[in-house]
Amino acid sequence: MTSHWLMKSEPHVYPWSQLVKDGSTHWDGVRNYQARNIMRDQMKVGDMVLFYHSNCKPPHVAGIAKVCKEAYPDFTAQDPGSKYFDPKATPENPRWMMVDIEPIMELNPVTLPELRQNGDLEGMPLLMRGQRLSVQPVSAEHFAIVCQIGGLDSNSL
DNA sequence: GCCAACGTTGGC
DNA sequence: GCCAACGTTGGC
Repeated sequence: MTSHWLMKSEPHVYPWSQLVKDGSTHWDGVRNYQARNIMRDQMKVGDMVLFYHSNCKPPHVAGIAKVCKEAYPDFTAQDPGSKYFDPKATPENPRWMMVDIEPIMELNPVTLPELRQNGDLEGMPLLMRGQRLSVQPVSAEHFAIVCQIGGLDSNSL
């Protein structure tokens, strides 16, 4: 059984269009234990991902991606030249993990106000007060609704 | 640019 | 192990 997730990216850092260009990407730079644990323990190849653009106007879901590689050490944590460098990360204890994702389908942007306005999305973690996790779970039902708003029948995926 | 919410750090 | 100080996220 595949699971569904939402991953946040700031479009000026790594936009959906770049993921399409790259064909796939390693999701480096997550430095939050809860988000790391989700990637490390729960995300499986084939899981579906809502690719969310945060910190822009308006914030929105930009497309559908898929997990194409399961968790492995985030090497940027061990690279002193990286802005994600963490001196506590070592080869023996890499501390931070990442997964790879690949783009599946672009959506008509589904904005945050649209999401908030849809009563069937009540309880979606993204919409909860104070929610900041950059990797978070999405129910199959909510995933399907977001796809539908974005003009995609998720059954066709 | 403001600030609420939340996570992390480090002194004790 | 408590908690104050600080840093970050991210919507507005």
